[in-house]
Amino acid sequence: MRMAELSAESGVPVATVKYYLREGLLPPGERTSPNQARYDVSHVQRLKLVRALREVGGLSVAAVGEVLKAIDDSATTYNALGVALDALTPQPDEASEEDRAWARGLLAGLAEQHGWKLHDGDPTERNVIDVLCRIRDLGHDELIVRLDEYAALAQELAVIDLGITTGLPTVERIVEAAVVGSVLGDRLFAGLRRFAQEGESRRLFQPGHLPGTDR
Amino acid sequence: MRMAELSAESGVPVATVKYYLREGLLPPGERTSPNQARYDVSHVQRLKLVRALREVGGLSVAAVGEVLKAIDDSATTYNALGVALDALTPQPDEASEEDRAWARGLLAGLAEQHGWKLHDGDPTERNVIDVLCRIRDLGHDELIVRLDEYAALAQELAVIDLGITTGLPTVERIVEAAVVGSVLGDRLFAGLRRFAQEGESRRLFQPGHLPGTDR
DNA sequence: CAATATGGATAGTTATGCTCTCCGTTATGG
DNA sequence: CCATAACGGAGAGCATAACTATCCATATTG
Repeated sequence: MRMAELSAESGVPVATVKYYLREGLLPPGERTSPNQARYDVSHVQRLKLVRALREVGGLSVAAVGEVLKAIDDSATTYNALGVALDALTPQPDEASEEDRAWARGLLAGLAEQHGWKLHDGDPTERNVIDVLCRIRDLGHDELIVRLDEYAALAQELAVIDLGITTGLPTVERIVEAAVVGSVLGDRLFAGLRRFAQEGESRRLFQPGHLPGTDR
Repeated sequence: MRMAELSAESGVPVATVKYYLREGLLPPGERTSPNQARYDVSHVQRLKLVRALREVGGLSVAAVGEVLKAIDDSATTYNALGVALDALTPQPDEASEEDRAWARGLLAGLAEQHGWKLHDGDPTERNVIDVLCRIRDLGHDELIVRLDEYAALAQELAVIDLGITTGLPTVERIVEAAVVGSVLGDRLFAGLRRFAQEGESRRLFQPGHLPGTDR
């Protein structure tokens, strides 16, 4: 398979494929002569993954690069899954130390309850702490009151998530499934949540379904 | 309160506040003379919301504008909640009609099971369909097998979400809570999910907790 | 062997989200 | 009352990200 076919197969413009090659998001094809190369299905697959992470997951090209590196290293370095997940987590700027301490306390309670483990400086932890501070700063404490209910559901979800990965053949495949499950899975779940919210909203506020006024 | 204080209070640079004013993200202050204005706490609040939607929610300035418009209109137009949620949903480009039909079928099944209602062309629906197509195209059908389990949890989450909004005083406040709950709530929940995944992962793969190798 | 495609490098383009500079007006402290 | 600082508003400028387009010296192919 050469450039034109790779492009057609993946739906990515030739110029963009070249750009991704330059950025190291796509491994170079196998050279057949000093300045010609051949690509295969793994390149098509990789391109689709790149586009999915970018367009659905909203990751930057740089972040996609880190995630892919983690996936590729996973063949040798066990549990690159954590590295991959780290690259997914944005790093917003910090709230006041006081607020952060409050949020950290909340989180510690949840962690103990569910058997999670906190690591200081862990991007996931920083991220959750920051979101909690933001919500409080916005004056929407009513969300935080329900935090433990959210945590319980997150725990249930995670059990499903992990159930999915067991049963996959290779470590590489497990890590990729974890990444896809995290990035696209978050989007998917958020979408389902929105549907369910609409349904619940109708159930609560419009028992006599007035046509045309729903949603 | 004048510009400098508004900026200090909200943590947003003066130049940026002016920019948001120009873009209509922030209503103009009350004029005290032809070219002077006064701001109040509602402006501080609004600025914090804008920054939260942008930095945590990852919304573009334009999307934030639409969401805010919907919140403001909610005082008069009932159920602008749907409009607000629509503005949150990105619109990626389409998969093949064939794939979309398959995804739509899946979704219809879930909807019937949970009493959700589908509207053709609804952005939420389009979005979920697109994500399903992407996952399938990536060859990660193992995620889709668990779709109904995800849906069931999404339904439980939505019940909690809606429970939160009932009990709030004004319609405007309900809509804002719904927006914050959706945008920041998605992030929060995704973070909790990640924690839980790490915990489960440790539980499954490292029953004898080898120190230093976790995550 | 002529037309077309390829790989690789470099430069250009577009969109977004600010940030900077002016400038005439307005507050304000001495 | 006046010097000085701050303000509001408009426009230009800037940085980054993610492509996209152009060249051109080889390769491939009908």
